[in-house]
Amino acid sequence: MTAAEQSSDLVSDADVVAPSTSTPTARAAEQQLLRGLHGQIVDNLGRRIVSGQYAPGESLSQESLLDEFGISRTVLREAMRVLADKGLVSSRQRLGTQIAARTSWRLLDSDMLRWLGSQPDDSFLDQLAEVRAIVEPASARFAAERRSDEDVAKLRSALDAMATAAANSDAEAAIEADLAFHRALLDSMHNELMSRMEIVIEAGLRARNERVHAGQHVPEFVSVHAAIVDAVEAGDGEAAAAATIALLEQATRDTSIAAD
Amino acid sequence: MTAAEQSSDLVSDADVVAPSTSTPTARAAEQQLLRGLHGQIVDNLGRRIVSGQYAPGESLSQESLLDEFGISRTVLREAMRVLADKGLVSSRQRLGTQIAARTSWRLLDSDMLRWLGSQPDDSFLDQLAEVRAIVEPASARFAAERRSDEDVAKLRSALDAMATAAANSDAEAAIEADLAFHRALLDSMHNELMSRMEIVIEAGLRARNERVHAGQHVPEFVSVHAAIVDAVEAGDGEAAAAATIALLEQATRDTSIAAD
DNA sequence: TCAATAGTATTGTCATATAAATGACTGAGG
DNA sequence: CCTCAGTCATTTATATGACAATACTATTGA
Repeated sequence: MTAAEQSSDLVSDADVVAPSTSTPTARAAEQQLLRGLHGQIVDNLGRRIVSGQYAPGESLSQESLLDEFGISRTVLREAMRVLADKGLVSSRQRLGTQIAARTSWRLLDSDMLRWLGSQPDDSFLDQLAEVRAIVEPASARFAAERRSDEDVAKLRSALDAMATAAANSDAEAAIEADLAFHRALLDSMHNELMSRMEIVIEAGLRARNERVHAGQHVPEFVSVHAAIVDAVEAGDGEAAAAATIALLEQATRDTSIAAD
Repeated sequence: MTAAEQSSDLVSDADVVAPSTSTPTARAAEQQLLRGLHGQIVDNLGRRIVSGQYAPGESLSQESLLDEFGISRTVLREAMRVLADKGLVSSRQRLGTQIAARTSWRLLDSDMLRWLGSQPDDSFLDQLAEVRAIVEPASARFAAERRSDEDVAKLRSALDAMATAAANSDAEAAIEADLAFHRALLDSMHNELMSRMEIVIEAGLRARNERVHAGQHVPEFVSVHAAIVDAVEAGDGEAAAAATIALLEQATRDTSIAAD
């Protein structure tokens, strides 16, 4: 079998390399992972494992995966290494490649969060919201004490984009602006680790967006965000935290209403 | 060159596969990563990049790395895939493999945190402490509302181990018990994502331990932890959060005293 | 029954060959 | 001298087959 035939095998089997079932908004996040053949395999197997299609402890013979995907050993091994790094599988000689127990999955990984977020189970969404409720108000409080003028400018810029998107009813742009806002808020704390918590926020926003496809354009949407910026700019940590809590509570309320 | 000669190349070059410079306590964390030849390469290159030995944007020819390590393409490629997944490098044809900008590093990864924590720079330690100060009190508050009897049992068990370690002046056991305690506390919140925040706590504990090799056995050490368990068991979220804040503040105080 | 051992299946590693991508160069044409 | 299309060279991407290492399984011998 030639290389050309193999890759056509892969492409022809829609279930194997389908770019994923997520919305177009998530494409950017996937681009990094999907770079290259191995990335497609990682994405595909990652989704399968996370969705419970394989049971923990189950053995995944590499040989059969080679047959199924029609790829070379090299590519499969690269994919397995990445999956092992995420704690999803564990390969040992003679024993085969086994699905790891869920407790060893490294959930604080943007790919893992994306895969889990697109699961039909809503309980993960609640967990994401809880983490946001812990992280974001605290972040806003620190941000109020540390924000630079540039930080404030970024927040206002995101706010403008949000207003524009709302005016145009552009759901796509609204999500991007929302994300940019929360990223800017985290960044204003000037703590690298907290900035990386964006992966949780992004997963939460996108997962919610996949579920409630409308109705989140309530009138107060922009003004509630604006209240956070005002408090941060004024250096009022208490008010910033309170405004962030109010925002998250409103978002939760909107989501549960939409779910009815 | 035969396989045997190659692996001896690797072993003979002490700088290349030295199991790392961290304390024996960190060995467990490394075991997963160091499984296999590729894992050693990942660890080695990861440390180099994180330590700033390579500048962002700098090109890392795979060919020269093959020469340096004396390994096969397969192994190097697997290592590169894992590093790329962690956001440390980005490989493109013709351009070579380039060191990625720090902003794209995925810091919420146990390996990254371990590498960064063993850097001489103390500012990262401060950031770890800030995250703990945000995450742990909130986690304790939720834990008080949700803890099962089993959760309390685990907390008390860790507490006992802590007391025993203190009595025996066993620093190694003390750290493990401390870690077990904080893991149990996070688990008591019954939120998978929060449980995974253990990687931040572990990195913080181990990094601090590498710096202050003594003196943290202050008498109140166990009792301050016990106060958290009591509050959690009693279902008093407010007290649990307060006790956790007190614990973290004391730890920070001890560390800064030791640093003088 | 048990212990040592040979067999066997599976991943781990290596070496080499070919494909693909892309920046750099070159030369013709204006 | 400048522009641009085409070609080239370099580097990673992928494929493939061979052999090594490992650990479970079954068998053999006492």
